Amino acid sequence: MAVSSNLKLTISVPCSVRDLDINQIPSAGSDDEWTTATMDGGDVPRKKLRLSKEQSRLLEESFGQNHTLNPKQKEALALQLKLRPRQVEVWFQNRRARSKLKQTEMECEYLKRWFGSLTEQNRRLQSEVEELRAMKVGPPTVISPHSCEPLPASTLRTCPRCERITTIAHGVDPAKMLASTTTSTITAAAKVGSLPALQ
DNA sequence: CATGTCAAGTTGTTAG
DNA sequence: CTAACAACTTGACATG
Repeated sequence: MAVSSNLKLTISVPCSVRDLDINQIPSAGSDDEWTTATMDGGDVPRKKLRLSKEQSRLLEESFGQNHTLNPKQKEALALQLKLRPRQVEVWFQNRRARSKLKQTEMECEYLKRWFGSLTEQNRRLQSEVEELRAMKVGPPTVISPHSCEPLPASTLRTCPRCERITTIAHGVDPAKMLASTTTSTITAAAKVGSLPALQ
């Protein structure tokens, strides 16, 4: 139901708001029983429905079984709860929004923890690099993935960008090497448990 | 009284 | 085109 914003908005309000039990469906079960009031400082204030414990319990139970309702289910549930189908529909919409928000908050926490652990890991590796530099040892022995033999020092050099030891021989595609390294690093991190478990 | 919660209204998007 | 839905907003009410 889309109402143009430049139109005068109207809402449905019970005929006698004060006397009406707002948790009950209007007597004839029809919106015709409701009078309208303007939103722009209208005469009758909007009343807030508070669901009873039992109504909430049943709605939660239903939501647990299914996060959406087909029109028949909606009708049946509304009848059972003595609410209008629209109210049941709204409750489900809001409930889905709440659970999505909760999920997003959990994911946010997860990413924060992951970031923290990566920062810590990075810090440790940096200090390890510093330690090794301080030792001023000769070039490290690197085992070729192809021959399983130590590579001659002449085939090794330090990458100026990341300052890692790289090979310049054997026609190894650096992009492929990087991709496989990245994937395996993440996989290994997940195995070792440096990635916090979600939930 | 400030703040949080939640039912309900509005509007834009999308699938059928 | 329309119904269903998500995202956003509003306003009533509870609570500390």
